[in-house]
Amino acid sequence: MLNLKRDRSTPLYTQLKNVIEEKIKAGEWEPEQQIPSERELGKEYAVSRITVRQAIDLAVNEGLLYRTHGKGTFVATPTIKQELSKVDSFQSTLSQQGLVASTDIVKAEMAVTDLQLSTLLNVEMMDRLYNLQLVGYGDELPIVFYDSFFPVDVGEQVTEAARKEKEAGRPFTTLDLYKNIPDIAPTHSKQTFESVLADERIAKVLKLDEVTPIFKVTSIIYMGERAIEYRTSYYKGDKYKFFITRSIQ
Amino acid sequence: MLNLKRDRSTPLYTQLKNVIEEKIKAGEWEPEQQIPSERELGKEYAVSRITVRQAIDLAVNEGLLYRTHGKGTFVATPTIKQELSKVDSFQSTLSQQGLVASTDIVKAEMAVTDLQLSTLLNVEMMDRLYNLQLVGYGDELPIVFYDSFFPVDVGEQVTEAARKEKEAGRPFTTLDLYKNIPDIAPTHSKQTFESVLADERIAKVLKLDEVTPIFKVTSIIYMGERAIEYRTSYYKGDKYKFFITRSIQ
DNA sequence: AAGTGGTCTAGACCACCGA
DNA sequence: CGGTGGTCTAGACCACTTT
Repeated sequence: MLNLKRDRSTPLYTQLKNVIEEKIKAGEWEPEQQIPSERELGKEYAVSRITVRQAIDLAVNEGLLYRTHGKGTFVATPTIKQELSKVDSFQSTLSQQGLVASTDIVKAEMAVTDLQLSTLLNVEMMDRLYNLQLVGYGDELPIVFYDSFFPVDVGEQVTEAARKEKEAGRPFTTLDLYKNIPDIAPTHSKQTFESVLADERIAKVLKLDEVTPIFKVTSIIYMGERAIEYRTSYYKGDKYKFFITRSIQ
Repeated sequence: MLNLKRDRSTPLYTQLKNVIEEKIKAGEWEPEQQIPSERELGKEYAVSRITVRQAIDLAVNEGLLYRTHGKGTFVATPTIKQELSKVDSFQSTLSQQGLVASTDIVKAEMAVTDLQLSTLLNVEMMDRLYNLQLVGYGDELPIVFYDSFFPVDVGEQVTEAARKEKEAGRPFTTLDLYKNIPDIAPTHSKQTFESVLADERIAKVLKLDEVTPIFKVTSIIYMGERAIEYRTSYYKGDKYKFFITRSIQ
């Protein structure tokens, strides 16, 4: 009964968690039903009890199961917790490649500097800026539009990296691109979040027919004291959630 | 250097997590600073590496630390919490914009427990929940609607505190109220942010005539391991922005 | 090469639950 | 009492990062 393979790319406990998830989704294990004990599962799938516990930890964290000391582990009735854990993680949006299945380059060109931007990015008005526009797709549907401005030296490198990633068929955001540019290492960002309605331009890019709420995120990305990117991102509100954990003082 | 006691009531890893938390709060370990490796901590506190990992798992889950494979474990930047907690302090946000803030209690009553909520807040289905609904105003105009659910013991104390604040004419959110309840000290929260359109209920509460984008924030507020509040907040999108600073790894 | 976190094992004792 | 999850140990090897 050992369906699990020792494969370095996906850990055993993740594989086991997926098995558990499948059983629940297939209805083989029904809500409130007790599942086999940790020791039994370990024997069945030929893994140690600690590995089973890690798998169950994951499933509990996702709201699929719950444990009761001395009684056993049970299938949870679908909960809010589950809903929350499926939400895109803030981190993954910013740094991992996450759920965006593909990325398109809409525009990559020099742009005229306006006063606000030139002040912000600390370039001369005579200098030009680089404008990079990307669209992120999930399941073939556009879900996010990025509109970024850079100082020219940064913009050219980022665009070159973008073309390479695009050619390789990998999805990316500008943050991912920075990883491929040795000289440029963003340190922090400042962001504002707003809820707005799509205007005509955004509706066109994101292929929206009707009135749709949009998540507008304005980011300034810094390398130390220097602002290296000004970005406005528009996320389809019904497709995207942000998730954070924070401590309270 | 072994401050930890083998005490059956509080596990070693919880004790160690508390030690870590203290060091961070005392400033002994500063933001972005690397903390000792798992093996070092194990040696220092005379516990196994797995126990250290469990402690760090807890701290990571609460947003105190983050790990990077091959590099180490680091103290998370508290800027996220600071900027965002300003957001939650209703009065300061509004007064910065020159608006006069006030809060109204819409509803404060026992509610029937639904399965999702009871699982989340870890109460029995037979128990009841407490539902508190608040509206925040800026210059007499409603800008935000809070819909919170608590276990009864928490809910009653929060509601009492709310009535006192209301009587004193001070604006408040539930986070402000916790400060006035000695027994209840939230440690962290998990939140999702989405952009939605106002439904009929929200439109009525926030007095909206037309299609309006709404900022919907879902929060679960924890005291340690225990969830003490489930809150959905609806902010008028054209009146509210959220701001954060975050570091990039 | 050395150090880090990530995964995994085999075994142990405990506290809680139900028969 | 036996079975369950909860905690804990002392190792081991891996993948990743930095020196």
